[in-house]
Amino acid sequence: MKLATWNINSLTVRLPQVLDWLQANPVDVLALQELKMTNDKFPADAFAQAGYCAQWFGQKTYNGVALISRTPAEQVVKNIPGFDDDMSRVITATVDGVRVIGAYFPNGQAPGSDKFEYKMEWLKGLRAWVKAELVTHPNLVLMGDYNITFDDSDVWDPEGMRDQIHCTEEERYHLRALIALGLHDSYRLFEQPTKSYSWWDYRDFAFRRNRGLRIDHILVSNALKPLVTSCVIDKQPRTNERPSDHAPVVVEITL
DNA sequence: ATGCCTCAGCTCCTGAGA
Repeated sequence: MKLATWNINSLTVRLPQVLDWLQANPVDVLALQELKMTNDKFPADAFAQAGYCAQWFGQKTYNGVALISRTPAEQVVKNIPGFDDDMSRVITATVDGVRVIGAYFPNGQAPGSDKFEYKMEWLKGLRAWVKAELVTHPNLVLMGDYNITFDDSDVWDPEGMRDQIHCTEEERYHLRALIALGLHDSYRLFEQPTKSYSWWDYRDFAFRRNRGLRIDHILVSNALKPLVTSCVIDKQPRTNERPSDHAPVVVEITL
């Protein structure tokens, strides 16, 4: 089973690239973030023609998440039960016996800002949700755009970005708290190239200079950890014309 | 440079992203 996550920064703009990528990379589940479209605009027919089912949770202008899957997704839950939120950031479903949570974590803007406080509250809500889901679903994958780096190895300029957004101790505390629930960063289960990132700023030729951050993650539960056989970041779509600023991350699990 | 790109929208500027 292959699962992937990709922040596509507008599905309206990127749909052809997503379909091309799925054809070249026929994963079983693809979690998308930043659809930036209302529910009525979601191109379900295009995915169906490509042989994929879809569950989506859109929003006007911002956010929006979807789960694209070969087999139908079941027990679908949108956003975090018990956490009141007017943004569409989380979609959860069971696919082929695996509980899959696709999430678009808040950006946070800057430490001390209202948006940073919202990010902290959202992270607490997400942790409670994941903790509850793990009780009934030992086979669980939490993937998406986390907007948080684990440590300096995920940052192109650790000194310059110290305590900046995506790199603060408060954000990393919450990321470690997710890990402490019994989850594992599938990317670091394997030897990886140094300076591996999943996002590069559109400005200043950041991709060409490899000035990036690793902020898109696939966390797997204790039960799945021994079954993970690979995890890679696919930089190819970032070389497309009009690319997303994020690259897909792909994990393979032998169920 | 409180900017540089990119995208959406009450679109010819602004807010947000990260």
